[in-house]
Amino acid sequence: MSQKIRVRFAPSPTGGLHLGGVRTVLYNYLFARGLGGKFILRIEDTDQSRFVPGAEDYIMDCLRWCGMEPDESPEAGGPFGPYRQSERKPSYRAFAEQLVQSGKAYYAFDTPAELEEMRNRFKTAENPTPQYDHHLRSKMRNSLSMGEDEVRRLIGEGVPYVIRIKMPADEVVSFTDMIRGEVRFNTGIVDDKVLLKQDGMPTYHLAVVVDDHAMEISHAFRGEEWLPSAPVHVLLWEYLGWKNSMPQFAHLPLILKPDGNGKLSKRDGDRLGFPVFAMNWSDPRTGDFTQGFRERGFLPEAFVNLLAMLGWNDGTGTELFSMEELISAFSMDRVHKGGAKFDFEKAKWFNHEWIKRSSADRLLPDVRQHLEAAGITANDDHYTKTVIDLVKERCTLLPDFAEQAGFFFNRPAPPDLQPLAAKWSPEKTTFFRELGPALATLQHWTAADIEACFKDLAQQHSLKVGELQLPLRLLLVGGKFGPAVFSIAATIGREETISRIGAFRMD
RNA sequence: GCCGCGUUGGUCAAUCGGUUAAGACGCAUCCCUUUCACGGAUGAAUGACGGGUUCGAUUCCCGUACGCGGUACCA
Repeated sequence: MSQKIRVRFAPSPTGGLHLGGVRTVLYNYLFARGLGGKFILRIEDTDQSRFVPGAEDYIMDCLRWCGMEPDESPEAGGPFGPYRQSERKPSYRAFAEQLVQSGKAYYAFDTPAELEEMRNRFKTAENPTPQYDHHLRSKMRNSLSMGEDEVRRLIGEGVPYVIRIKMPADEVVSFTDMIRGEVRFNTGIVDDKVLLKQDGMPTYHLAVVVDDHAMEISHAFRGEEWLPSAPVHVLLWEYLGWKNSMPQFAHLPLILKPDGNGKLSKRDGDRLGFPVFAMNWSDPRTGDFTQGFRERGFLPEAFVNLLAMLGWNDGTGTELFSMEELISAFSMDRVHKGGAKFDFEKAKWFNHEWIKRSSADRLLPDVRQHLEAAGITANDDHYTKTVIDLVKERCTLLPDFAEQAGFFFNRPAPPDLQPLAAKWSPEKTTFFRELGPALATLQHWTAADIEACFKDLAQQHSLKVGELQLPLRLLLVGGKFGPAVFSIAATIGREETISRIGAFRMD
């Protein structure tokens, strides 16, 4: 057995990377990093009809954003290339032929139309979807049911064919899943999967095995939807003579939609108003646009954190983990068996926590970008960082900064003080007329001094400080929100403060 | 239909046979704060069902129900 830990994430470049995919990457990454292994990105582009331009770059960008750079990939290269299956095409055919020679696979000439005809012909109430299996293969056109000469003739004539695995009629295949323990299947109920397609490309089943072997993958993690075809893969490892280097498998639980049942899809996100992709994605063929967590205002730290907790925990109750902490705490045996419903409220909580615990330095570039997107210019980094520290605890998503901090950069529209009119008095009007001049004489422009000055003046007019704070806030902020008023005044500066107070008007 | 996997509050979940069945999100009430938050406190809310095994089952076994996944020349 190989001592080296080598894991891989093997997406097909057919579109955006969704939550489940990123979580699969993450578990691969954490496992590899925790054990000093290698994390490999391999592109499974064997279905030419589903190829989407840009998808591969998009996947790389997502990994980069999340902080999970592969050690080997199409982009970075590595000693086990190529890392795109389409570039390994010739070798698949050789292995498929080898299987035919050893009697573990066979040629099948059935056309798609014939397959459909077969499914219709054998369909019954008890068997609604007949499989191309040991029961039916003798009734089909393949090298098992036809004479050797005829097979040779058809191939000679260039009649298209596929190569199918010959599943044993009645054997038990079992393996130990790292999450589920021993899993067993009877080979008689699984169909003769196509290994090599008519176009010479392998199907996933052949390709994973050949590639995992070629790349010396030690552990294969993938979604639970692959479990039913695992016996085919196990058999392939055996038939190809590689049984003792077969990776350990772990089939990850699915991420389910928040309401109802079923796998989470991007449709659910659209329907319920939350992203399911890591980053924005627009399909170049259909023009379909899907929002990403990044653009919605999530920090990658939070995104990674929340994904990690969807199906795994360290057993202590801790929920906030940095990537480094995850790497040392993660273990495959604490991954859940059951699927988890995605909860966007909890996802937002993670982001809120990460915003609160991140420094203004860390937040600055992201915040500035979101401020600019809202038309707010923030040139002064020092000033912006002060503002960030003042408002970050009330921001759940990055765009909230625009709402929470806008008044630090742009003077708010003159506030409507009418709601205060009922409890107003001429003394209060006088107070606000005198406040500006009083502040102008302050020696030090600090929150504490501003507050002291404010209170002195209030006392001189025998007014309650509390009743004056809200109007001041309205003047400075333009609304009933934001950090402590005197801190705001201290931050926006003397001139600006006095100027905003000058807008006071109570008719 | 068949095969596989799963099932602890609304959601994420701890428990490796013995607990008043943790904790978190969300929700409700209260405190703090004459803003909004943060923070603190309290509360409501959970082992699908039926059989076993055991002195004792949420935990182990079997069955049922339910859910999901698969059943493609897609991954």
